[in-house]
Amino acid sequence: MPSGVPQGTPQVRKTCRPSPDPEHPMADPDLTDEVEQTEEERASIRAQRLEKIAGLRQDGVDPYPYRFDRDRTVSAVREQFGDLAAGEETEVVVRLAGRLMLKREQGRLTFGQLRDRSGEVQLFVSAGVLGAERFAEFNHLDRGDWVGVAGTVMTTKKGELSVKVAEFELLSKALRPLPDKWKGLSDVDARYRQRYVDLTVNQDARRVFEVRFAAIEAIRTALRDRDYLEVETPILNLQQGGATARPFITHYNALDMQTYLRIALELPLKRLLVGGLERVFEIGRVFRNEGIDTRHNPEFTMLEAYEAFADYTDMMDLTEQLVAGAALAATGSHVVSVRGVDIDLSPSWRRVSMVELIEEVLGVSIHPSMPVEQARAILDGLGLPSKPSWGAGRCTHEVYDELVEHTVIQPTIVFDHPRETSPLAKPHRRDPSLVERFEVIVDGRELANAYSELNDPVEQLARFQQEAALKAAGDPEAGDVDLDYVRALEFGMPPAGGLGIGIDRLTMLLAGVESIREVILFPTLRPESGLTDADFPSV
RNA sequence: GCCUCUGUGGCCAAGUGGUAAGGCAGCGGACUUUUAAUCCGACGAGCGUGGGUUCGAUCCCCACCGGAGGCACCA
Repeated sequence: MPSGVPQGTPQVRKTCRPSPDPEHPMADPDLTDEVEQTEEERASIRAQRLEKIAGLRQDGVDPYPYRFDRDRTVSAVREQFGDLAAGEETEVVVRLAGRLMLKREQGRLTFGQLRDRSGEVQLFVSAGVLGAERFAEFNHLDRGDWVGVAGTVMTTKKGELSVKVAEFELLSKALRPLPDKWKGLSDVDARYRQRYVDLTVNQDARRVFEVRFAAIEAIRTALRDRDYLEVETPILNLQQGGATARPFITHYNALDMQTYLRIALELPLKRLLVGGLERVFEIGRVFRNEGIDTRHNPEFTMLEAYEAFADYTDMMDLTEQLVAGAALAATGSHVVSVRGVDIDLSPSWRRVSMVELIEEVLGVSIHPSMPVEQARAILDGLGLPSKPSWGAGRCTHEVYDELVEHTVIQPTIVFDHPRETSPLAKPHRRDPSLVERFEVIVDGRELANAYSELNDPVEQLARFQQEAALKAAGDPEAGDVDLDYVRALEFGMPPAGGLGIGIDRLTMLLAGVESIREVILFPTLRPESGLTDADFPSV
């Protein structure tokens, strides 16, 4: 037996099934099922691989060894030898490790594709080089196995850069086969649940996360270059606040207290401004107990940055620089293409006030300072429903949200929001019906949100109390009165600008994908049904 | 939460009210420059789960489970 595969396949499960009904021995459906099940199991790739592993162990080969001395990556080989002419052979020995993605056996010659995180290179495996026995052992490797190789760099007749394998070692045996080598894995459910497979076979999946990590790194570096301090604040909170959203509620046994997962980073970061840290940011996960769709995942990543002595105009400049820098780092360009439209993220972006933009797009004059009846009449005229509780500010925001925002494609800073709909921002220095706030709109969607930060403790307490009243009245999105935060403000918080950017949505924009799940490695899914111990028979 | 669509062997994918194409992978064989290698051969699923209708269902109906898109809500 050349491969040393043990003979005598066990009779799977046969003995542990209930006996057939003695009354109807020939008609027992269970028995039929069982025979077929057994045959399927015996024929399964997984069962064959388990036997292969047993055979390797019998031959003294560890299918899961401990380490391998790689001396370079595939991309390093490509950089060094990329211009080698067709048919060249070098004396340079390289040691590479990666996953065997493809194998083409051809008699006494086998071609493989080895992939590491940097790229793929062909393996040229010759019986003449390895000897018949080692050559046969190479051919017993399976697509999907991790292998280490040593060999010389060469090119084939057709110019394909290859490593002529002189030695190889199995580094980890794959029990399950990779998806179709050409069609890949396209079932979205499987792609998200088994992201490890998705990342293995779908180059585009890997690309999206390279974009994501490059964007985050660029933002982090840019903020540190501006003397920002990166901090970490609690995820587990005893109070709900910092945004209007429904939280996840959990329980902390040691204190026997209800706790919340954070819905924003804002309040602890601004405490740090009180403490004199002056420039702080956090890139962190926040959690909102809301639905899932193409733009929402219950846990997502926010950047929040706060800068003392700055106001929202400074944050406008900062936002432009951060986003443009992230785009350049992640894609090599300031221009991204979204559904065939080029979007230019290079500074400076258009800046327009909310009321001016409404006027421009709809030809309608509405302002938070106008009488409520007048504002409501405008909504009626536009066919928008309104609620009796809304003031003119809420009406203005509604018009903007429903009819204006989605028309803005190129990056635009929309500033001066109604005070009524912005409870956390500082009142506008010239117009009490407004606050100093802006949002960045790109491709019809909000990408960033920023304020001149409210630092008046008396005003802040009043707003908290309003929220708490709403919460008491049953609004699950309303927050608590954070008295410690008010106390902090009473010690004095310097004037400051604050900025929030949704990292997931930024990544979607830069990577050109339409679903937030594409930019989250393990998006929230319902539990997988039907996966049990029985799916992992030991044969 | 609601609406629409969807779920076929490890992966991709046809299909019909009459008892499951094909491809890839895997298995056996041939082949020392292939690139989704090629060629030959043998094998593998009763069609998400549970009911119902029917002489008979993968295909029709109901419920449930998973997924996608849309709506509502929000970043």
